[in-house]
Amino acid sequence: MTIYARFAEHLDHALDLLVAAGDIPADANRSAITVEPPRDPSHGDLATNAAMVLAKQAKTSPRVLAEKIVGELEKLADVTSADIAGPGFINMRLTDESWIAELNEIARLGEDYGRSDFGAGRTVNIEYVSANPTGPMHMGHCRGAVVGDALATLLEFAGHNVVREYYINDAGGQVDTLSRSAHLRYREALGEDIGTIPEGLYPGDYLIPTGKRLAEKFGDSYAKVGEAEWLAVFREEAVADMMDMIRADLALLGIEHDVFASEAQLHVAGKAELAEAELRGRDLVYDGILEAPKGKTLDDWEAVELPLFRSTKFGDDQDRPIKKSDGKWTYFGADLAYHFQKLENADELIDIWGADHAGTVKRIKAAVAALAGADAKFDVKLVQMVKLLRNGEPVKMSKRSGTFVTLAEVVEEVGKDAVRFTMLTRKADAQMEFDFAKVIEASRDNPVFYVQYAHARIQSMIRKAKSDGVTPLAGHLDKLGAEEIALVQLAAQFPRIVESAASSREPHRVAFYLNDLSAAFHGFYNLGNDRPDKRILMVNDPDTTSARLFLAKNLGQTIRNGLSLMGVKAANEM
RNA sequence: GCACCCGUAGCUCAGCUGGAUAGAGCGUCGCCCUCCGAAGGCGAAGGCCACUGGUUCGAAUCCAGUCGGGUGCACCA
Repeated sequence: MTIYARFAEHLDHALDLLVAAGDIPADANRSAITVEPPRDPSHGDLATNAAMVLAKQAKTSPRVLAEKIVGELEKLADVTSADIAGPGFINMRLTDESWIAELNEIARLGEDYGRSDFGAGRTVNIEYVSANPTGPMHMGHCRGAVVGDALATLLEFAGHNVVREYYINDAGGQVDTLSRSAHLRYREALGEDIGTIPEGLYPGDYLIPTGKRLAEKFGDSYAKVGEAEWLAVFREEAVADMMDMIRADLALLGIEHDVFASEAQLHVAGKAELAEAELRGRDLVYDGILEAPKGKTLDDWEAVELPLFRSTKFGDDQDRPIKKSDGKWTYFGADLAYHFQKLENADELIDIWGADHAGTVKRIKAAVAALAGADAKFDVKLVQMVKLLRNGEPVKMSKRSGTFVTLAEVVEEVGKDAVRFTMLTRKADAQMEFDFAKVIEASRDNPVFYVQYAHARIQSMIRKAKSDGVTPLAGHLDKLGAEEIALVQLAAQFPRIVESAASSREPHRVAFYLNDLSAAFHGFYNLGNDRPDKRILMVNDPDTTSARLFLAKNLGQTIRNGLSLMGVKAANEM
């Protein structure tokens, strides 16, 4: 149990005593009470707002109540002082021994330090990437992929049962286009001169191998026949190839999904019809006429009757069609059924979407609320655009000419770990810049380097000490001074960071924390530049060296645990 | 026109779900390299948290409105 959790219990116990004494009503709501490190360390080691939260319920003033709480807390052996400050905060200072106990706890837990049962085993389905199976992954997909994957790992570490899912959009018009593009490459592979790729088909070279493969598999049996003969066959073959390619791209980032759900399969199983029938029965789907889009002039607009979902009942601006005028399902119609299907096997859903899909969030939330009830746990996390820069200059990209930057190219140039870490150095709902030069720069202002450097430096020192016959041991931890205890206190926050990052679905908090922790370690290390008595490795004092190494080793462990949540490998040397 | 995201130091960004005197890096300025790893270190200056109201013990944080920037707005995916 971490020190914060332990003190939450101590506090709870103290409050129970006050309840028994009649100072606090027994049914007082304690949910807003926190035990956390004060922002300003000079205030103490731990602070609680309990008196302020409970004052009104106890019909007294915060300071009066605080004095009673302090009276109980002061009895604890770990507490050296408890004072009332400001509007009614209670600040506590703890003995060094209690922090040393925390350091030993980190060592004991090792790789599991920070892991919790916060999620209580709830199953969370997290859908991310879900790029259209029409070509390789490009940079536009990258951030969502990393954020989704890191969030999945984070939730797992925080005690959730996580399903990583990819939704394959293999049923819409764009996969017919893919099929036609593949057919053209197939004819090319059979020796035909196809000239330039016509407008409207995918021009990329990545379909050439698919064309060759299909030529080998089918010979010329589909070369001269009508589209109806081959469209479905080629679609399935080409989608399979594209998904292999996408899986390979994702593997470069260390990303692997548990479930690949196919939109086409969803339709085969009749899920969309089921959802429609259910919603029609409750008058949430009706046949109506869509309003013309506002703020835009469309030449070919005409009013058509379509089956519409009453998303306006759930806060959307407009009811949304679930089928097109040709009778096929819209993307939304399928997506609605898909989310309903996902909820069958999960307590909670999270979708990671690009910000360009922000406009469709309301309708899908409406659909989930309609099908699964308003209390269904469903969250859409939007990931904002990434601007690619090279030495401060925007990288020109054009999808049409096929000159977009692929994910594979970026990973090859800067490496998996730098890509992943950098993508997590900004909160997801803020736009970010990705400058090739900066993410590989070896300097203080590049957190990727700075954190790795801290870990490598720790490993290096342990190696050096070992060659001198000194190893990190817990035997002389009483040699640790105030600076070292401050590092323990920072490391002690890791479990809180994990929990808050998980519950707010913000994996970037781990990255910022690691940067802070690394800065604190580097700062401690640098103390030794001017003060030889503060060096970690002190030849004439093996006991102190051993104790400081033990601290350093466990800071390294904490950094490593944090990096592993981000899917980044900790470097042992630079 | 509408919806969503953003607005915090000169620049790039954090800010622990409402707490105490708002933080970091870069840049600027001043010191410091015979020293465990100087691809640096120490310190200083720098703020109307876009603006205006509201909610309460307490607001950068929540609510409403205004202004600025970004994204999206077809039966596409």
